[in-house]
Amino acid sequence: MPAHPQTSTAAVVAAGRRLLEERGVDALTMREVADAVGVRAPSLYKRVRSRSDLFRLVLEDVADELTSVLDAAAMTGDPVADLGAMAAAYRRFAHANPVTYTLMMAPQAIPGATARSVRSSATFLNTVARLAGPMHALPAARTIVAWAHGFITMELAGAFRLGGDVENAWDFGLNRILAAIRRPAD
Amino acid sequence: MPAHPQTSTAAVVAAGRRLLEERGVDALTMREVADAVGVRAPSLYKRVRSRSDLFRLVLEDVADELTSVLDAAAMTGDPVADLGAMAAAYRRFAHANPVTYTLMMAPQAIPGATARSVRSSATFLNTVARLAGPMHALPAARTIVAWAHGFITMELAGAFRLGGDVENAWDFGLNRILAAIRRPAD
DNA sequence: ACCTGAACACCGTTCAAGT
DNA sequence: ACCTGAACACCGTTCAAGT
Repeated sequence: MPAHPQTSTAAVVAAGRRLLEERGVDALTMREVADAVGVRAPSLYKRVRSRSDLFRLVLEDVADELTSVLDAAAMTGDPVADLGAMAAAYRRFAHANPVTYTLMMAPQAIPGATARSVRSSATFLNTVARLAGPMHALPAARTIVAWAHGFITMELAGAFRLGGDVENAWDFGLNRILAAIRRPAD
Repeated sequence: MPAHPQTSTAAVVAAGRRLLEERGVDALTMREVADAVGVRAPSLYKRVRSRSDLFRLVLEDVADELTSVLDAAAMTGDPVADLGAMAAAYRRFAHANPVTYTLMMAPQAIPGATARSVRSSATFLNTVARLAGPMHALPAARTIVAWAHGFITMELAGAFRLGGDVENAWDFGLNRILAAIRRPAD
């Protein structure tokens, strides 16, 4: 007489993600997640291999959503405008998901959950190629992503302690970097 | 009849830092640290308030060392050369301390241990001011640090998966950003 | 097939008792 | 003053037993 499933992997991952974002890493316990989806902790092992595996699934979910947010942000066809829009969308996403965004990008934060990938948006790479030329597309893309990720991480960490206008620093950095990356003779 | 101290806060912090860097976050348990300094776990609470407090002390220690590494790297007096040397020293330090560097910069990684500060090197700010002019010194410094930190984090996370030459991407980013930040009329 | 309570080996932390 | 063993409330995970 088979017992019917009371939950699903998707529900477990969603509950884990919400718990993580709203109450922090320590609140993501197997017993709390089980509570949220209406089963007992041991039943979760029918859906995920371990707590680390659950972390990995949650962060993969976040990475997938970020990728589609980026792809949807490029609309005008002008590389500078599109890269600005993608950077803004990237930052908005991180601000809306500060805990999971940070964990997604910090490799050693959760041991065993390191296999997640920050998917490169093909749209992003193509847009950079149009600005920087195909020869420099890869290092140029890495420069933009490194800057945006670094800026956002430090912002979320409260590392900008010397006052000044953080919005202004974002615009300054974005404009200077896009200008610096542009192919010399166009 | 007072019992003599068997250890010190400095020894506890040093043991914690080594454990963290060599065996990861999960290995930093109170019992392991106690073992390393030759006492029992409850005695550690004479030196640190809690495990979170120990994390905070370890990461402050890392931040202090990073600051002095940066200060020591500027030698020539030429702003471009000095900023290049500081960036290289920053990256070397992160490569030598990958786990603790990442944790130091990732706010939510260890709940309760967020009070640590990434000290700004005064030397660094002054050098940037000489390159970018005093008006843009702060946003320019934030641009450089954001890029360097972002680049290194992604590198340590193994996020550069599309092949290509990572050293070349570092040089490309550094040169372009320093050029972009330079005061227009000099 | 999935769910469950009981159990195990851990963990951070507290505290009374020792010197 | 500091150190210790014992204890407490947790945790992830396993597993035999239930349906």
